[in-house]
Amino acid sequence: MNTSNDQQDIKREKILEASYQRFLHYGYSKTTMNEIAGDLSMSKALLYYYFPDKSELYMAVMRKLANDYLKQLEDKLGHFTDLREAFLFQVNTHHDFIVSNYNFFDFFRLNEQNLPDTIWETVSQIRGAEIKLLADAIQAEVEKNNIQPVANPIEIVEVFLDALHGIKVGGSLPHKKLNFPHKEHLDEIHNKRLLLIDIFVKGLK
Amino acid sequence: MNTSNDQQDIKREKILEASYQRFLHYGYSKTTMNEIAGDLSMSKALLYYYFPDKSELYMAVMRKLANDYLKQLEDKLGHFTDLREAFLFQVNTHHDFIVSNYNFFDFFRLNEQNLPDTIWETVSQIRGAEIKLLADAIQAEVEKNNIQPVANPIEIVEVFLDALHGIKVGGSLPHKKLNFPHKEHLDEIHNKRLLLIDIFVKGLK
DNA sequence: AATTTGATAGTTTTGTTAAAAAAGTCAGGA
DNA sequence: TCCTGACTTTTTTAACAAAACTATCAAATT
Repeated sequence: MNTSNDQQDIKREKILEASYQRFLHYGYSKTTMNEIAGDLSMSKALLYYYFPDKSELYMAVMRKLANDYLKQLEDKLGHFTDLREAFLFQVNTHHDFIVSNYNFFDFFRLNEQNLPDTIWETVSQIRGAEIKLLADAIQAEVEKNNIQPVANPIEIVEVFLDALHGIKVGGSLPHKKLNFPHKEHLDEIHNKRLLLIDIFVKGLK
Repeated sequence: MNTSNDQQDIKREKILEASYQRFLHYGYSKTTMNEIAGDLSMSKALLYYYFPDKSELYMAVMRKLANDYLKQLEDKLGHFTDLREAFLFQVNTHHDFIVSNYNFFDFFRLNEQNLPDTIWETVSQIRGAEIKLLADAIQAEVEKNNIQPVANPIEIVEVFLDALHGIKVGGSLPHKKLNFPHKEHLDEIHNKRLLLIDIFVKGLK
């Protein structure tokens, strides 16, 4: 209907795409608004016409990525044949999500406290979707009498997700830098998580 | 035999005790050698007569604490009636260890990279003892045919310990500061870990 | 000879300031 | 309504001096 809005949305998308590339390669703090504007051959002021500030721009990109991830989870919700399949799907999808956007999240390594508080809404949203997916799967198995009844599926899933995040590399020689994992370690961590799934799912039977 | 050495050891112990109190209350970086010397009514130079530098002094205190903890684990090694008891003992003992020395470890929160590398030897030693305790318990249960055989008990224990460390607070509202837990959260975390034990041990049956 | 200290040297942390870089604003043009 | 150049404000960086602290050592004490 509103051509003007369509045009706006297209340009907004272009900005998001260019910003994503910059953030993915250089991270938040090493990306300047001038560079993004330069990539698009537009003035920096125009960026501020479409987005209130740098943080909100970053957040908008982040929300787009999150929505893709959320969609993957929602599409599968309730379509699992057993518990193990559900847990495997969650862990694999999450792994792919992190691997393909690894550098985009590099601000997590530093103490970048200057990011907007609204980022935690998105993080919560993602965690909520993950919890829902797995808690539903547990509930379904309980109703099918495949596993014994549990008092609080959500509590169990929260412990499981926390446990997943605890999996690190370097068993015998703990690393000094205990910040989030290096890219080359992601596969090793992924494999350990698969082992955790084996035991955990069996423990719910 | 050597009275001189006995006297040295006594004084060394006194220094360790005074240092422990300071480190426990104020942490590594907020404790000065002058203050420790003042507490003992001795000159700062004398501290350097007994310990080569501040890092080594801190490490000596740390080793003393670690030895107490290791002793608790070793005393119980191989004296468990079932797997659950072993895992519970490990988690409870660890919890008590952290709670009673909480402020001593506060340098972990900051990026205190200026601590001696030898600290990681002690950390490794502790982790090694934890792994041994639990892996032995698993092995014993396997031999008693209480649980099914496992290919690699150590690998399983490592995943378990990592999972334990991943347990955090604030399921719905993730905290900005994702550093190590606040003192008031330790009990909540402890309870979640007990839940993890329930499921994990059952998964090994 | 072993133990202890005051004085002092060397290093790290902290605070200050100026310059540079980047974020963010705005009056006005198309 | 969309867009820009010029401008203001805020943040980062670098340089440097002052303060605090670590570490050393010759000399004194036991």
